[in-house]
Amino acid sequence: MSSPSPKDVRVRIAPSPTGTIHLGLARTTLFNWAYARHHGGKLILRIEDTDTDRSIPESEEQILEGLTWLGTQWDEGPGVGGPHEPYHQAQRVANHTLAADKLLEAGHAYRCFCSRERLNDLRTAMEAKKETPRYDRTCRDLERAESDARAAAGELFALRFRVQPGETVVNDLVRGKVTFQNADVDDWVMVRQGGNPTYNFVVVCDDADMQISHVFRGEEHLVNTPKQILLYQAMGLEAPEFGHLPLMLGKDGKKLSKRHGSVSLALFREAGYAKAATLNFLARQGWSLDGETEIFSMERFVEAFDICDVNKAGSIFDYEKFAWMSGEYVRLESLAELRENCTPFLIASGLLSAEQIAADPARLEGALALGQDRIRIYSEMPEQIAFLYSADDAVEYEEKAEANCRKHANRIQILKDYLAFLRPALEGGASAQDLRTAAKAWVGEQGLKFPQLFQPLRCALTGKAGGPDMFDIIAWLGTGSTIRRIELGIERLA
RNA sequence: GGCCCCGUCGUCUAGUCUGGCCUAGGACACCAGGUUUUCAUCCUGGCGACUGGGGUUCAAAUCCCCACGGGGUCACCA
Repeated sequence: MSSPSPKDVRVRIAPSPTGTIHLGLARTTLFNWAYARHHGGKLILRIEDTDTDRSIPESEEQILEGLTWLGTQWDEGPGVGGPHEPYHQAQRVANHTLAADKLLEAGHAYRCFCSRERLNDLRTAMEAKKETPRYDRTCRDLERAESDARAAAGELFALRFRVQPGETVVNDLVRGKVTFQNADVDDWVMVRQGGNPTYNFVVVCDDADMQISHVFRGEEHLVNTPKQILLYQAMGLEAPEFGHLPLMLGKDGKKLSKRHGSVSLALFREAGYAKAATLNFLARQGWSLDGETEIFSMERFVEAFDICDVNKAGSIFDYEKFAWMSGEYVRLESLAELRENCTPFLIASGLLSAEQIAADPARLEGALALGQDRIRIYSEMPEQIAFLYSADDAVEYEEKAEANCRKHANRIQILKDYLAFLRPALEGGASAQDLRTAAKAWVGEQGLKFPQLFQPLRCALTGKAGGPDMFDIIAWLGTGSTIRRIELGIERLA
């Protein structure tokens, strides 16, 4: 179990509104959320919109909607408010400016009058010499009076952090002690020319203001951490605890990104992965319950989750296993749940209209029951049950199904004979089980093998080579459709 | 290239902190059987890993060192 923190647990997620929810953000959110819930703490959502050029207006809306769908409800942030408003970074610039002034005053920051052009040249030159590009600290030792005068004269400047010699240790809850030499830390820009603060600066200001106790984020941020710790120290504040989550990787072992295909949470929703499976699978990225149990609820996850148990190594995202897990959850659903989850896909596919579904939900559930074991994601349901809803005279015969029938020379006679045998039973209201038993007995009496009857029968009724139990299908289709389809089969398979 | 992180089956992982119970367990995928009228589900079995090398120790996947491999990051992006 985690050592209980002396202060209240307050974790946060800080997405920038530059797109939709990436799988990485979803996992980071889930872990933060679980940690907060486990410790009775709070999850704060803060929108990192300092880069006005890259921010996309609809993006925030999509992020909020996506997180709401996931069910990782935040306790403070956009939509719910909280004691540390505003929760948009861009609206907190007054605080940032104040903090920047203090840092400048105290000598922890200095004005840099270097032009973008000079900086670019510098970087190119250093790269050419195969050195790590970094600021050469030209303005670091400018006299304060000169600096003030040039600023007063209207000269443009950025504000840089003055990194002092020494070393900085990150006590990472996932990775243990990580030590950085301050000599390797650049005098990074805190405030851009023009007054816009940068990420590394505002993230510290805001985390401090919002009394964030633990920062759990992707490993790509590990190298930023010394900068941030140094800043906390300069501001005379205690830094939060850090925990850097292992990266989620693509097939090639590199950080999951757009070029790997589906990395947007929305895409998986649209494809119809079960939500509970999505949560469950995300929880298994870099964490496991006990090494045995794959399927577990969020309640169990929250109960068992501890940041110390998170893996250090990155994990390749296994789409195949994700689909398997979705199937596991699909099979666990009640028919009412399945109907609700499949409805959008049935409508989108054009198989059924909302009106048709509303008119007879029980009938639909009967159809869904036939498909439940055969799909992994909801979007597969329409094609799975389409044959049930097709017009009797428009059942599409798959090539393989028809070929199976044509192997049996006497298929037509068998179908005719069986129809004659079936008709009275059907009209007498026999159950699926009765029909099944009777059919098997009939096949024996006729001296036939099962495929001789069942392959032509399946083709006539469904047009497919495989599928649900024949007699469940007959029961669902009803007497009229069943007879009609067999009659048509007798013609079409001749 | 500098700095930092990581390294158990093809993949996700248990085991590593607290060395022995590990001839390394589970899951996905794959293969083979079983069940079924068929497909799927389900059940059984199989395949399959401690990156390498040195130490320390009675004993190392577990501790130490080195090598190798992979990744992250080096912006007035976040």
